[in-house]
Amino acid sequence: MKRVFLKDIAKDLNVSKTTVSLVLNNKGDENKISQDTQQKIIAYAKEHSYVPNQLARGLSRGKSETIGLVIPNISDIFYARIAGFIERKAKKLGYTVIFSSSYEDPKKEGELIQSMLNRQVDGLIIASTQQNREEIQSLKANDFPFVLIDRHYPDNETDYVIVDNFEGTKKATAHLLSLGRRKIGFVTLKPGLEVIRQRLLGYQKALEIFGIEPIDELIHEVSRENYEEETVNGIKQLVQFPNAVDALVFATHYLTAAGLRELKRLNIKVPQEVAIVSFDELEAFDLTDPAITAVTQPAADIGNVAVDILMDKIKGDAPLTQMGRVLNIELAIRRSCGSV
Amino acid sequence: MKRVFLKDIAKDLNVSKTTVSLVLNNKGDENKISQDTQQKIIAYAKEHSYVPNQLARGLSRGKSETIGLVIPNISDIFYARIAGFIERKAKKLGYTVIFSSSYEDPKKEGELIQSMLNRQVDGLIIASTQQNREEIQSLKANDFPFVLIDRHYPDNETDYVIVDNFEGTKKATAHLLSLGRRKIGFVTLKPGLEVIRQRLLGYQKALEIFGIEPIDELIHEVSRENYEEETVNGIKQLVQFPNAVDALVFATHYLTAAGLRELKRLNIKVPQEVAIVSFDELEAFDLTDPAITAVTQPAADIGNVAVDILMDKIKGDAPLTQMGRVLNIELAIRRSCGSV
DNA sequence: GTTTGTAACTAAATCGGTTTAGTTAATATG
DNA sequence: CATATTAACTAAACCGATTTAGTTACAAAC
Repeated sequence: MKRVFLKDIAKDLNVSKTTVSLVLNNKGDENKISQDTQQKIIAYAKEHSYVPNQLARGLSRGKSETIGLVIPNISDIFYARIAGFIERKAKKLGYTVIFSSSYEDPKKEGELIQSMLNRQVDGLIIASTQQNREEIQSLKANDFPFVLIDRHYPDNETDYVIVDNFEGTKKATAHLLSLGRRKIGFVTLKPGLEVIRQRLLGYQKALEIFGIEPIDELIHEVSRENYEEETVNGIKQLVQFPNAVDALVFATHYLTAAGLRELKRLNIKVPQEVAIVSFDELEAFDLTDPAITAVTQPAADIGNVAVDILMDKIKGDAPLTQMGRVLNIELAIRRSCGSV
Repeated sequence: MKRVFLKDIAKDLNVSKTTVSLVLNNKGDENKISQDTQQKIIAYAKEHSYVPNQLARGLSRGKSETIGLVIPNISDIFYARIAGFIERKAKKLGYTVIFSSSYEDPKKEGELIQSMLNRQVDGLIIASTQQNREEIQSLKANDFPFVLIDRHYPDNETDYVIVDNFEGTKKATAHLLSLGRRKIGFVTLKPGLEVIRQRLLGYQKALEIFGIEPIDELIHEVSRENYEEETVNGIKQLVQFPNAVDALVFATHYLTAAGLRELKRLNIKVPQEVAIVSFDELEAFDLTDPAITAVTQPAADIGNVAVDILMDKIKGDAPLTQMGRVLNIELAIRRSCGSV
């Protein structure tokens, strides 16, 4: 079962490599290769199950039919789900996906992007650390096809597909407020990501709408590296504070899990004593005790729309304007907010 | 910021492409390139941030510094976690990972493997549908480096890294039995995967050890495509059966989630009326009501060991014998089995 | 009977590297 | 002084495709 190459086919059939290449790329007709010859070549190729070497093809065509996916962490179920949708759609269009996780390290992200460019990816989908403005800017300056997902650079004009983070926490917080909660804490990540800022702003906006005076101490920020311990400490403080919270909004799923874990350990009744709401969710959040009310993100849409836009860019028939898509989020209301 | 190529460096420094290539590949000394020249080249390369085109390099070297990962589904948290570890380790060793999900379709899996070979991956890590014996056999016959993970072909001699599925359910079931449960149901997938068969055997073995007569009706098999509905129906039957179950073992995490959902809907008390144990878990299984006792899989080890073995194979210094690694699983005991 | 047109091909350059097999000039050896 | 050795490089082939710019042979047009 020896592998056959273009050369072999050409030699065996007494035609040139050019002819074989043209025929196998469906350019036989437009190049007036006789039906006879075409049949011969196609039959031979099928019989010997010829498949072109993608590296050679990529090198000579200057493209690779590959798209690069740069995300913070493939093991995060949120990105894993998006990756799944991206992969499926890309595959359908004949593209392979190579992926890399940046683990929120801007330097690493930059290297990953470079490394993907060296591999001649035809386009990139990036959930950026939001600290690589220059890298992104340079992609844009070079007219390289890319789409940002989940996180974008608000003041850079690029294509992006994000969700409405502001609305998400605003809606979640407002829901708690409308149920009568008044001391609402916010457990979030240390600033740095625009998405996180938006979630904070949404939380604050809801308070404002309800005429609640914001209290700085009710906002607890943890570092990503040590979030479990810091969330535990945060919860301990928030429930003890002179005016202890009667509700908590968590800025992302793993903070929610860590927070709920601690609330249980402290024997604090959720939602009776403290109601909670999560931005984004884990797969079993409908099974937890209590089931957790969560802002749900449309992973399928994020992935599919991103690929759509990217393909437009790659094919070159994208509109000249940059496209920003802000997808709606929804609030899945469950028991943890105390309304059901 | 124009990209520079070997050619450019050579021209600008008045040396040959060969010299540049040798120096930048750290073969300057062994090829007696003068320190002077080496410095010049390295400096120039750094200044113009030269990076080799990986396609060209791959084409000419016959390898691509890429490994292919074929898994059932990247959106499944179990595989997503493994993928994360594989990626991290591979990256550390200078390899990029391309991945594809087979969605348990053997034909698709075959195509994915072929497509990866065309992309000249240096090696493959495959969590197979276990219905591609020939494909795998042919990889082996061609001495192509690959490692099977999670699922292997028991009677093919290949390298693999799996967990002890049999022990997993045996241990889980035995735990329920030791707590006095006697009517233990098993909710699993329709046969096809060896791992699933092993889990069934483990369940049956535990019954046998405890001298319990197995009852066929207590084993409920669902199809992957329609597992939610079929699990719901299964649960309904199992709790009604002339001798209703007092415990359930679930063969995989999503069946557990679906099952627990239905048990709650039916207002069946877990673990009082029905205790449950899960093979594999979701991230919030310690937060569910009740927290779910689960057989936990060592995703990190699976990923790391697989990459280790694969690298040995790729580098060619692997032992001639095939290496099978069966990793231990552990039982995380939580409230759903009624022991705590 | 020369020119034009066209059908059916092909030689050779190219993509950007790696690598083999030398070459050249200077130095060491007998 | 002829020969061998070595340091320091390089020309050119090669990897396996794609693609540009032809070529050849024959028929049609003027």
